[in-house]
Amino acid sequence: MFEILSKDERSAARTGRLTTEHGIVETPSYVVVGTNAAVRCLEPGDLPGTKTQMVIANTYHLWRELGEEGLRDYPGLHQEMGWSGPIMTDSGGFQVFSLGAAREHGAGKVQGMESRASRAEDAMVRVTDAGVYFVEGGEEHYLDAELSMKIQEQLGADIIFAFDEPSSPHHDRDYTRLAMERTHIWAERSLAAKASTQRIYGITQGGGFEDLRRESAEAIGAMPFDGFAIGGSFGTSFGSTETQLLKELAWSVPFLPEYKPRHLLGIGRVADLFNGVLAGIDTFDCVIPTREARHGSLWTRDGRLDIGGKGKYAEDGGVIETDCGCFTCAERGIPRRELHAMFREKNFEAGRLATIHNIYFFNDLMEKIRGAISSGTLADFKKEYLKEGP
RNA sequence: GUGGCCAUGGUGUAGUGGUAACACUAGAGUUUGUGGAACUCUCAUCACGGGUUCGAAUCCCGUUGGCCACC
Repeated sequence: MFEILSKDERSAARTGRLTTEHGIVETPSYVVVGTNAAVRCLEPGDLPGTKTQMVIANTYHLWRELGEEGLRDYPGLHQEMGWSGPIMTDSGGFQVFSLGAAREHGAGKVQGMESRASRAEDAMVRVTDAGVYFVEGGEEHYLDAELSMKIQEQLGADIIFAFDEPSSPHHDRDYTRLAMERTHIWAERSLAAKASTQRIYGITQGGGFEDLRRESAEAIGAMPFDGFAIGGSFGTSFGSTETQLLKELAWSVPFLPEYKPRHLLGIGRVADLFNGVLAGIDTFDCVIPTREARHGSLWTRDGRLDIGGKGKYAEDGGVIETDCGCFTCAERGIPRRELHAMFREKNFEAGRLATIHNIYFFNDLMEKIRGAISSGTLADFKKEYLKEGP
């Protein structure tokens, strides 16, 4: 299923080939997020041409949206999305955090979470050793490892994830251990419950604690998963730090089997991708390219441009990025001023054109990183790209 | 010419004695296993000159500019 093609001599970086029933993924690779079985803003047929290799959808959100009946008759993600390439589904574990601890800590502990907390005050999460109760609008919905497996089979992705409990950066050591141990048990239950031939990744936890990270990587790494994912890392979000992410990778990845694929859940900004690859990560998924695109932020070689928001772009006749090969830049040649005006008019086409560009940008960056690893120039490429000093 | 009304940030407005508020605009930020969003910060010697008062965008006088009515 996974073959390592080349290794960087000076780091844990490697290029590889991940083979799925719906095609091959050259790694390291970015996985585009399509939570509700669609990449937001895109139309069917937009994805090919963005250098996208794999898409990830979400078990929790689709479960809530489709219901039991909708899932029973579900034709499968590939058909629903109009995407014939590889697909992953997240297990719903992250929603234990995003609808639970993230909001509770948002009451005052986690910086920048106020708006999130106030947005969904009616949602609550109660975690037990058996599973998780999600309360929404007065109704209670129970999800556990066995049900997550069943739903993920009905959704039909090529790669599925074990059900886990991510801990918050603000959980103390005792709770982080508790969540980690629960995650390990749920991992075994996920493996036991899976009845399909889908590939399944286990998820490691351990929060910000070195010994727990290692313990989790060793425990999950010893289980017969097809691949592994690092969970519960947050970059600079949720009150965490980039340094923390680097540490957590260093405390986890070396203790996973070398010959199996490794996924970093929920991360990637540009610097994170370089750091993750150097630490031995093969695939990443993140909402940044798509979310920021529909909010008017466009990624280029020179960083993020707020084309939808800043008035100076009203007069800018250039394309988003001069030598970009994406549909928006190369084929349509949309000037920045036109895209700016479309965002101002709240024209949804702006979100589509921006999303296409951003996805292409991140996929193209990963392609360049693969090339740098193969040619043994990753460190130099990173230095040059991030404009780091010697 | 006479009388009345008005003058507050880039724009439009609020504020009728206690050291300026709101919206848009502009600038700077926030976004990491989705939120087609939401926020944060910055930008005004209150037309000008006097006066009253402990204290004036606010009250009084004058100047300038604008609007309306009348001759």
